[in-house]
Amino acid sequence: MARVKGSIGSKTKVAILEKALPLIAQYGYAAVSMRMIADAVGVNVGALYNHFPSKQHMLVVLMSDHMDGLLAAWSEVDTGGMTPAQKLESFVRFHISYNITRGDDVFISFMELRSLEPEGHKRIEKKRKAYEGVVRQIIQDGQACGEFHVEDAHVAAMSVLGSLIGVNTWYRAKGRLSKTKIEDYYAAISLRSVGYDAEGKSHV
Amino acid sequence: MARVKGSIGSKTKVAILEKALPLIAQYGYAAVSMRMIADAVGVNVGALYNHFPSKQHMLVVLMSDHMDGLLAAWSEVDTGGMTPAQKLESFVRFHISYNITRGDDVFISFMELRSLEPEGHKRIEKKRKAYEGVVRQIIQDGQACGEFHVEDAHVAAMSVLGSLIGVNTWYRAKGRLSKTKIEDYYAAISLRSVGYDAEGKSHV
DNA sequence: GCGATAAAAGAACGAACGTTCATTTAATTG
DNA sequence: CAATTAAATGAACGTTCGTTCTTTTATCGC
Repeated sequence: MARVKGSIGSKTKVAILEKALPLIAQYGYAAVSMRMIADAVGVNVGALYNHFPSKQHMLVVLMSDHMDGLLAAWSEVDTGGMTPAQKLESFVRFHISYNITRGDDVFISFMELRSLEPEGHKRIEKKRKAYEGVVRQIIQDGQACGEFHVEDAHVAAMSVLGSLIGVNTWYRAKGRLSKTKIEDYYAAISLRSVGYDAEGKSHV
Repeated sequence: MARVKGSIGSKTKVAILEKALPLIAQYGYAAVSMRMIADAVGVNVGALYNHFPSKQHMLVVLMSDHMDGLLAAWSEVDTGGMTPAQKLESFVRFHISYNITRGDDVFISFMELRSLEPEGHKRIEKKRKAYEGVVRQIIQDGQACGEFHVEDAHVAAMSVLGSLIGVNTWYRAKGRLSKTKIEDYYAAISLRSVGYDAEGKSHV
């Protein structure tokens, strides 16, 4: 056989990325072979190279697309006129929500940094720093206006992000807790962790 | 050549584990070949199999040893007579300290769970759950005696652990912050996150 | 509808993989 | 000191790896 009926390059490219994502999330980049990806797509190995020059390039596209999507999605959240506390809550809910619906992407972007060769690494790392910067900025703003009380904004930001990223190591869709409950809990935890004392709102 | 002068099996076995650890932490289990490990030890590939039946078994030993050491080290921390808040602070300081001095171990035990085959996975997962249980128990105790105020002890425990594990993704020995400072900051952050309101102690 | 092009198949490449094994030599034991 | 055992070497095994290339066929532009 050769070119198959109904095959369109752009569709296949999307399909490759879609199939590669969960495979890499589950087994890790190095442990997933091009043949495994090709099999998942239902295509021959060689066909992958019509769309990506190399396996490494595929990883870069996966991670880059994800980070772009993540940053773009956050930029569409309207935080105009919000206090830092409200912004942080929005961010936490946004991240959890995104984390849960696109868990594989988030996982890969966190885990596979080390699988990137220098040039790709630099590209992705820059985007990751931008995302970290979002949290740090919110915390710094809260610190400046006296709403938050933290020892170090950078450490506080990394702590919040670390706790959030951990979610999809244990979150299961059919688990005890709903997505909304988890958002609620983490929003409360994160606000407390930055020393936000909600006057009026009592504990729990 | 054959057996080399001064070679002792037990020493070599330790050397193999010591060299394999940072390699796997850096590149990932799947991306590290037995030849890479052998080269790092200064030994032929075949020699590895005098000490470990397989690459997979080596990973299990690495992770298992680490978790045992971690749990044993924690059990030697004397928390007798402490309040839950003091216990949580002790735990955070303990974990950060351990995390920083044995970062590679912690990293591997967190990242390479997916590289374990079923039997090994079950063994390690059990130890990991035990460690998670330590934090959860402290938080539950604090909840019971009214010292902590959290929505859900399990979520709070995972949040604390997640934030702690994140530390060695950004910690650098030569960085801006000393080990002690980081311990201080995370202790404060963690206590706040579980709703511990230190009466008398004011914020920051 | 016919030529150009896009998209796939499938075979093949050398290299690297985990693992095994016969062999050699150092250390240990009686 | 001789026999045994421990601990390496180095070659080789069959697989699988990422990648390339030729060939075949469907789709698209004129």
